[in-house]
Amino acid sequence: MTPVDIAHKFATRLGTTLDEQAAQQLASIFVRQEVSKGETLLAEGQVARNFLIVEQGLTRQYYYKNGIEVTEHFCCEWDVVYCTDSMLMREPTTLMIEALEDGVVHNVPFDEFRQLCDESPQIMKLYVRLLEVGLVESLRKTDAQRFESARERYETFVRQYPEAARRAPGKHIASYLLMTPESLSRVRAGLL
Amino acid sequence: MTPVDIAHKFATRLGTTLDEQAAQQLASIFVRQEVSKGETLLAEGQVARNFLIVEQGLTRQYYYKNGIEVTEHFCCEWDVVYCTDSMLMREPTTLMIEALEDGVVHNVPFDEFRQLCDESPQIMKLYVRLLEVGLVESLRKTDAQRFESARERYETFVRQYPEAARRAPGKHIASYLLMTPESLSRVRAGLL
DNA sequence: AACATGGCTTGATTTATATCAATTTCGTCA
DNA sequence: TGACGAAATTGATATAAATCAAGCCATGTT
Repeated sequence: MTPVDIAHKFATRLGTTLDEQAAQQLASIFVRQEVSKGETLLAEGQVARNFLIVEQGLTRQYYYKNGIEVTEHFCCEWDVVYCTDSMLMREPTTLMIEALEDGVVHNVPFDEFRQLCDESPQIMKLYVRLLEVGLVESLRKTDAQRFESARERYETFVRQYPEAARRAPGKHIASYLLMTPESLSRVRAGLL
Repeated sequence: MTPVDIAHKFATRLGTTLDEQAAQQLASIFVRQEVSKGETLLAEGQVARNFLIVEQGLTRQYYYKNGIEVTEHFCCEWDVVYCTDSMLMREPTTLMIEALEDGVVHNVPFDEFRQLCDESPQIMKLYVRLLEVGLVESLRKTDAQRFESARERYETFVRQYPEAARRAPGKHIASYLLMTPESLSRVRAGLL
């Protein structure tokens, strides 16, 4: 798959389109990266200078809360991975990115991307759409986690992210769903 | 306070600025509205066509989950109230807006606002900033509510929204903090 | 001024999920 | 292939907060 194809795919997923020129502009800043299982793509304390488009594989974002590892998000094929806090606020991140499978990602350097936004209204539209979708998703997720039991949270998760549910290790799913691995196990066994 | 002053205040709060022309453009679409305590500013099922800037007073946004009323957010002076889901997706809202005090708000019609974004790079920047801030805040809020006890959630709330903590009725604060009014009462009494 | 209504407090009990502890299963690499 | 360490399961117990229930206090109304 060529970088230009990836640019189009990226736009399409967000419900917008790019003409050839814009797609090429965008594609020109992609940095392809092969990643292997267990690899850290963004380490604690680094400032996030890119967001990522996943072509192949599965990633998770996680942080530490009182010394406990908490998974915040999974991304698989054609999802966009970004550390909002660090990237937008240019602060050292507390949210790490780790590859859970071998795969291929494309780094999009944020400063160059923002520059392209100023040059191309289509790319600006893409960025606004990325933020809008991120905001809506984030609010929906918060909402989902407010009033659901452990079992319901798991069921919602399986419905919404079937790939991650199949491919990610249970302990990460458990921490994503805010329950212990023991509870996840019982939910899966139908005991809860 | 003139509409133009309000436009400047709005920009300043978001960490950007507007020149006189942009401020006037923006101010020209504001619709001033006096609201009274208990008044519904956005009812269930309506499509949100504006966002609001609060000049005076206190509002809350809430929705129903399994028949129970849940407060999602409080806004007071110079906060911006918007129903992301409904406004961005143009869907009937499930998130209602209610005034908790008599006050004054300024409606910003979203379609006209988006039009101004296309005409004025400064206003577009303002919009991007609004989304960015909204996204960061939303993620921080989710995070805060993940690992804190009832007591900690209350303490965080008081620190972060002292005005709302003072001015809003306890039952709404309780539902905002995802606890029963009984628990809030015990937290305040230092029993939890 | 009496009364009603909704909101807050206080106490007793229940419940979902965490925690602790002991196995069992699985995945990875020698 | 076998063996080790990590992950998942299963059971017993503990705990934070919900629920249920009753009473109290303020506020506003006739």
